[in-house]
Amino acid sequence: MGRSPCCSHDAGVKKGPWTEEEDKTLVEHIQKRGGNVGGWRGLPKTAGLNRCGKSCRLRWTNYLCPDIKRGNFTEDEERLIITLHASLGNKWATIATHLEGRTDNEIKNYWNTHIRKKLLRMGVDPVTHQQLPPNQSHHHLPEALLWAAAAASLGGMDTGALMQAQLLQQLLRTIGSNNDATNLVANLAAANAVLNSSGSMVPNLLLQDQMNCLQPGYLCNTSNFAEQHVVQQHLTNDTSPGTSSFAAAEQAGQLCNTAASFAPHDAAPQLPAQEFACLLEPMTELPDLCSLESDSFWKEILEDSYRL
DNA sequence: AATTTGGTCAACCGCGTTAGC
DNA sequence: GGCTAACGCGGTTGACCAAAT
Repeated sequence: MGRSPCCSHDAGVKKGPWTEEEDKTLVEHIQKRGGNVGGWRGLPKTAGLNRCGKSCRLRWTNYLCPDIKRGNFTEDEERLIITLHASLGNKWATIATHLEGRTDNEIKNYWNTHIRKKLLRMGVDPVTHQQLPPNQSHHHLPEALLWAAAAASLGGMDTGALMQAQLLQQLLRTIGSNNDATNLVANLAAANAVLNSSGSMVPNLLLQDQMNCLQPGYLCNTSNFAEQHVVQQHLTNDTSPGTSSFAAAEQAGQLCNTAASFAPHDAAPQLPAQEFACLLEPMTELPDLCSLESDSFWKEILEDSYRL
């Protein structure tokens, strides 16, 4: 014979929201045992709770556990979630292990209610992290604008950096079995091979004087999640040879806000697509990814991924 | 002021995995 | 090794609240 039946099959076990009294009983019981739960199945009986063990575990791990950090997600946490989701998918429990004090349930909820919608607004598929085809994009904006908006929202990266990130994600998936951070350069070289074989090209961002011809007022929109300090960080720490300067990040941010102001639901007048076409520079080749190895931002992302 | 709509998040459900027998 | 229940995870639901109409 196997184990005895699960308590959840018991009739009369209470369901629904927990009362303060129940919370107190559960916390006191677990604390009395020095945080050692033992088995969840037997806990309700010994603690004197008319609840399923499963319900007790959920209440403790998602709400009552003292290690849980409450409050809004920070910009850094949001970026980390996006980065981890790009390589792990909906592995919320695994993602949660990389965010101290956050539960899988909390991250999952935050993803579904905030991040997912933001990505969709920017025309980025929240499942694949790839740009949506124009007919599936919410805004039908020119490709370069969508890239720039997504890039700005991912923390002030420019368009080229975002494309590199996505290619990097693909690379990390393929080298997932190779858990060795010392091969960083070798794997970046492999990424170069991928880039070269795919003939990847990125559009240049707009020049500053070209930006000036756009309408004023787009800087006030804060719907994107590129916090100013992240951009400032680029200004002070920008040693990344693979990305352009702070000016480019700022332009990307401006583009993001511009994109928002041209959203169909917005009252702002829409510019015809050809107005944007004249603003785009000819395509340029991606830089050598090996050069990114010296950049702390990229190095961190790579090494984090190796640790997963 | 009443009703509708949309957002948030705690909690439940069901399934795959793990582990006891 | 096969069966079975416990556990853990991801998907989904529904209560609650605030904003919009």
